Amino acid sequence: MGRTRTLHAVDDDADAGSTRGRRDLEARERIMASTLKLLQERGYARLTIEGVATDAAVGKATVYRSWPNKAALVLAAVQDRLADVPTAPTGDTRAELLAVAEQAMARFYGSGEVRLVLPALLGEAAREPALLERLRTEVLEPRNARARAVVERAVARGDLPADTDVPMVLEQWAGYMLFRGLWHDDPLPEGTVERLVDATLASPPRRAVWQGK
Amino acid sequence: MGRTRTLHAVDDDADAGSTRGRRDLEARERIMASTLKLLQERGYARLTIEGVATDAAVGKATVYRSWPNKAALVLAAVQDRLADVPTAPTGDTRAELLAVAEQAMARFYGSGEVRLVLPALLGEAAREPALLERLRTEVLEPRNARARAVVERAVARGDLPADTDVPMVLEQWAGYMLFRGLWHDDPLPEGTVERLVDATLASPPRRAVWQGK
DNA sequence: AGGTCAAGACGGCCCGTATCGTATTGACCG
DNA sequence: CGGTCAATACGATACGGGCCGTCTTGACCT
Repeated sequence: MGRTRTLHAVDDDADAGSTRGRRDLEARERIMASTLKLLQERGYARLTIEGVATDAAVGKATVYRSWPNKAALVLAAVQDRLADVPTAPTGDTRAELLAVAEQAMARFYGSGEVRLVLPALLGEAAREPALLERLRTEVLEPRNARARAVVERAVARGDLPADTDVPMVLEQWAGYMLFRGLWHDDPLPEGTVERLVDATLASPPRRAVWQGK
Repeated sequence: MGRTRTLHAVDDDADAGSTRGRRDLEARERIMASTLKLLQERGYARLTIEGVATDAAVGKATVYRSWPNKAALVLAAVQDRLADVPTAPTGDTRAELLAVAEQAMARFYGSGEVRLVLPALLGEAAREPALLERLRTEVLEPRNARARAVVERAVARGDLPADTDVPMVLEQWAGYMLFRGLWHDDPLPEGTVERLVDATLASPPRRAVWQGK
């Protein structure tokens, strides 16, 4: 608040002369930051585009120019914060699986409280095919593909049965973390990741035999 | 639409004389029905109390008299539809576990599309302690307790290890079903319940040894 | 008469669009 | 090279409309 930036009053611009042609990028940064900030303060339901615009010292039209609605805006803001580091093949299957699961947990429970935002987005997406498609192809699927590669490596090594249902393994892990995060408000108990991975290693869900789908 | 019920215009009331003094009960029924109907048509985000009142041919004040906000209204409506049949002890552990998981799946994927509403409610509840409390104590916990009893029976019989983490088993099942239902829009593949149960029977998650919490 | 209800008026917040004046920019021109 | 100019993106703000949650009204019921 109090961000009384009269017009473009270039008061704090030590870099005004250096970074040229950037106007829109600066605005984008401020919008993303305000979105994440208000998302944390008020949650998805109470987040308002008008509020974001005001907080970012930006006209509403500037927000609507880049994102058609709240869901798209939040999607973009969240995506910026979801690091995804590929897991290198070290030869140690359990360590690799732990790294994958650990990273997923960090995404859900790390800064930004993604665990609270993602369900809201997914729920809304159920009635908005375009949003669902973007969520899948831009956010979930790339990360899922990298995780899948790790599990498939474990299968290839023989550390998991050949008929392991790889997508189901990941959906079980993610589903547990996400649901647990909604159901209880405390963080996951220590050792959770290990127990998920070890249970999978001991007996992963198998593909149904009579149906490849 | 077209529900032009002018005032109390008791036009189609063959039973007008019989059901007297039951005005409020009738209204409650109509409100619940309209809520579920509009929930299915428009989804949680686009559901409107004003819309429910109109559809139920009821004044807005009548809705607000019983439920303080949209979340509470939807909670009540959904709760009405979540049957919960206790699973009788038959001695056949696998059959009992299948029954529990099957019932959970029916709740999420059966009529009413609870799988799309529940995440929205849980997400909203994260910022509204009172709602979260009601959700837990009135909706989730009773059903969870009955399911827990079945799994604990299996442990007592020795069909599952003594250090089985019973709550985690159920959260894994529920988490998978719920998350899977958001992520994909097709129904769960056939045999899913069997695979979940069998994976658990083969190697359930164990309690952490160094921490009872 | 007193109580209950549907209808709907009310001020307020937010939506998504449109308009306005300004500042920056890159192309064109003298 | 330096100056001009049409485009463009911006912040601000007005606008009609929808829904919120509260409050008033008047018909109906007992």
